[in-house]
Amino acid sequence: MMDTQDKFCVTNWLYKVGLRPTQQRIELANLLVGNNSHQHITAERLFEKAKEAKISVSLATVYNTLHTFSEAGLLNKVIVDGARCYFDTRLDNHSHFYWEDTGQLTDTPGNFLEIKNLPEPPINSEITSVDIIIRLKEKN
Amino acid sequence: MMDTQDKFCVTNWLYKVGLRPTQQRIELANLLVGNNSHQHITAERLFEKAKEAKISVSLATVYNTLHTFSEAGLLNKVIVDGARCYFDTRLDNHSHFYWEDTGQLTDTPGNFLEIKNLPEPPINSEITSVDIIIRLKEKN
DNA sequence: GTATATGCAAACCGTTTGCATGGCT
DNA sequence: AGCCATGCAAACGGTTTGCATATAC
Repeated sequence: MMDTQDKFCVTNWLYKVGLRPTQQRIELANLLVGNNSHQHITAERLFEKAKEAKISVSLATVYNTLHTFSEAGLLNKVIVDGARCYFDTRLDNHSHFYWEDTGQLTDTPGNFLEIKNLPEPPINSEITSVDIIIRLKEKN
Repeated sequence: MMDTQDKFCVTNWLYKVGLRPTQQRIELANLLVGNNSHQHITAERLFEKAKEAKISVSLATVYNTLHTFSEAGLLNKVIVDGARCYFDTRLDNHSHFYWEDTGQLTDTPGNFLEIKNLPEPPINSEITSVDIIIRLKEKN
């Protein structure tokens, strides 16, 4: 029953942006936003979680789905590391801590960081995003 | 003669951080900082430039050298794109424009961008850098 | 002489792609 | 019925690695 509610919820979440609510999308969406908490996840990690949850989905579809979702504006892509690529379920503008030792990405606490004197975009260009990454390392 | 001066200069630049001034390092260093102007360059691009300049160096050494230089504090590594990795010859804290259409990385004009209310680093961690990337796309 | 840098080619790894199959409307 | 999503496996591309050779001190 809770399950049905969840599925209904993400189905709408998909419909709103014109995406077909296929089985894989619904189940991945539930893993991503089903519990109403925010997360920063990589494709590989989501694939693992899907396997743990006995969801039948291929790695290619996980990649496809994450990109489709982020192009549709349901997720934000965050690039902090040359290797991996993170997807953020929080959509508002906010900055991140990147833990270089563990590879974890978290939101910065509070939301009061602000930028003064943001430069104007050069002519014939527009700003798509302003990404702020605060890189952390363990203090010894 | 100008050439000798340049080589002497980068030799010192290397010595100061305890790096052996080998032929490849000297020549790559000249390509990087020899002309006193700042640049944002990828390993592949530097390798191309080296070939153009008839410098005998392997791609592996270009990668090695760029990492060695950045670990020694002679260059800054900038991550903006999941694929490539950029190295910045400017060492002070500054923000970047990233042109998504062309893959170019440039400094933002002026230097008056400032951050208010930077969050405190969590306990047992310290900030290694605060990276600000302003992503741009062409306006149609 | 010894430690370190270099070159080469092969391995690596996250990601993407092509194409045949399956599912949604 | 038709379009779109999925799965598989192979390709991709920037980067890294292992090891033999060459170079700096």
